Amino acid sequence: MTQDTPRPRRARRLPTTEELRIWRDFIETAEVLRSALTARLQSESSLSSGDYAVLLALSEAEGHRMRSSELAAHIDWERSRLSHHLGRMERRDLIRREECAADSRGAEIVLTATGLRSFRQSTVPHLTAVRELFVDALSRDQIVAAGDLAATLRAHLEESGRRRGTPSQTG
Amino acid sequence: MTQDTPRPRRARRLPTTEELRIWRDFIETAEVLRSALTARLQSESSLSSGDYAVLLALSEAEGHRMRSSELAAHIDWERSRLSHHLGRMERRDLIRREECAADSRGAEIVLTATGLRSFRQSTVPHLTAVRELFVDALSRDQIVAAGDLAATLRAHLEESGRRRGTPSQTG
DNA sequence: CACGGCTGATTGACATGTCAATTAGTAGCC
DNA sequence: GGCTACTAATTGACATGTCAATCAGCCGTG
Repeated sequence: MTQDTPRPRRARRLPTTEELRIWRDFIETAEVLRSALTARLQSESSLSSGDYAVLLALSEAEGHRMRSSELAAHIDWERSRLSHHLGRMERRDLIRREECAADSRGAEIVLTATGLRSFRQSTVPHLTAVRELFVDALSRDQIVAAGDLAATLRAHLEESGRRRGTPSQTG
Repeated sequence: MTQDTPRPRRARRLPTTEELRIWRDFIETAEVLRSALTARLQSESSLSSGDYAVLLALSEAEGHRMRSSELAAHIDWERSRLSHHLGRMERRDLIRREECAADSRGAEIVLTATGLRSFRQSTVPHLTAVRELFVDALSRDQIVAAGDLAATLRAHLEESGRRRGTPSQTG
């Protein structure tokens, strides 16, 4: 480990053909998975995966309500994305916005009865879809490997993110 | 390897908490990766990954041109998606549409000089980003595991897609 | 208390995706 | 030729995302 091979001057290597193929397979497969899941959620409950994430968070929150910014942090969305999405969900009566007593700039997002019902109805189909599309496809070892990959990639991203541009943002 | 235990007849189990966590990590990590790559492509070359996929296919095609439907099949996009995207790319002078001699319903998509130049300029940054975000993060074994996962998931998806989506025989 | 800066949330403009409907041309068949 | 069915591609309506700008209310400081 101590033999310090001089790092190739500058120009570090580009991915090999195989690495590139694996990258593409990997990223495209994830997208196909996501869209398959989305399609099933949609057809079985008229909820998108965005809706699902929001409803899940709210259903677990105290009083089925949450400050908008907390919610954004919890599900790791940009605030404007959340704001747009909440607008659409409010139109469908899945959530409601209320003024926040503590800070009148703020908004509290409240799960409606309709929203709760939709969420409950979608839970089992959603989990079933995850099992069928992901869990059932893989061996135990592969599932562990998937978790390992995700963690490694995430750690690397955060690491290099810190080195490159955005030192603060972690959420 | 696969000892086939008889599968429990009905009500198959839902994912465990851990499986669910891994699923979320996996799918979210893929999304974060994709958006990080997109951001880098964008800032370094003003191309989106969609643009890149289209330009790559065209740059490898005979005469830098391709029938629209061939292109869609090649990069595995829905045709309407491609059509919309080509519209945006045409406005930016990256590609051009020409009438097709053989079949006048058809369109031939032609890479413009601007498009080729943009593509060439983005290649190295793009590959570098793939290396930095993906290849550098992982060990050799992990890369192999990623390829394996992708292939397994894809195969499973196609398999179950055949069972669900495509009515083979007995609708 | 007034001011300037920060924070919470929304908005507008636009890119990207999906689905269903439409337009236009090809081809088989009588 | 004329009818019908099929195919190529585009279009429109809308959902979803990002970025930058904006609006409004909080708060520390003089």
